[in-house]
Amino acid sequence: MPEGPSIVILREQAEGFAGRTIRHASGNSKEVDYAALGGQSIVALRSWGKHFLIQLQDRALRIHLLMFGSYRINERKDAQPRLSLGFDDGEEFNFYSCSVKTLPPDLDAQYDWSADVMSDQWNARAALKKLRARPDMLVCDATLDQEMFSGAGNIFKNEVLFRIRVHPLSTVGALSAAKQRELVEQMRVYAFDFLRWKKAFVLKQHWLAHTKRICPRCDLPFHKGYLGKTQRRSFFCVKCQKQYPPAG
DNA sequence: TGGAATGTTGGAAC
DNA sequence: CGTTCCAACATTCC
Repeated sequence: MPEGPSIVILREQAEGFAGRTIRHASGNSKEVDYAALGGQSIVALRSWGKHFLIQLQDRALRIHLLMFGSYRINERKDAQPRLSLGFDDGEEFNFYSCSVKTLPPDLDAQYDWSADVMSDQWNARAALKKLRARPDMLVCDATLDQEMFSGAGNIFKNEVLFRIRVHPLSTVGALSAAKQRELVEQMRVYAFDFLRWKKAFVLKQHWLAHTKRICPRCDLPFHKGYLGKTQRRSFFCVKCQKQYPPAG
């Protein structure tokens, strides 16, 4: 379900709840004081990377869908909701198998919006600076770092590294300044490609590397490995994606 | 059909 | 005390 663009879609689908008053809250999360939510209005619905944020009057709720989380608007799944918000006229907003945390209400004080690859406030220069501050980091880990590229996930990693022809085991500091810039730029470009394709239900069709077995550029087999500190699966072409510095 | 996956956290281990 | 590792969580798909 969730990389940043999917959370933007969630936020857009949930827009109608902004300004509404919660009449009843329930769920199986231990992190939520359900009784305290009733009567509070939704001040804003926001997102930061993979975080979906429900700002109320005296607190905010942070929903993270992790790998398997899901939600329904004015519908229910055949499962116990982690969080269920009920509104007038029988409308409801349900979340399943996700992580819910309660936060103080002032989200601007808690989030650096400029790190979110989906945000209007995205700051490529700041991301580049954070990237360059970590020269020993592998690019397969950097592309998943939520402080640098909030909202980027494993699909981003594989697709962007393939696009910019960089091997996942390259170190950040070994990339040229131009390659580092290209990496930051393409994370943002791919974010909106992902969003557009996801909305059109054609995201997978556009994968060039992620889950693929053959390189679409040279027809050689892709390599697959669980690389870096993150140990997430990487798909890459050793001919088309250069390793910096050269291995060996 | 068992295993793996668009992810993160918290606590143990070192 | 910092870091690193690993289990845990939980759903869907092949």
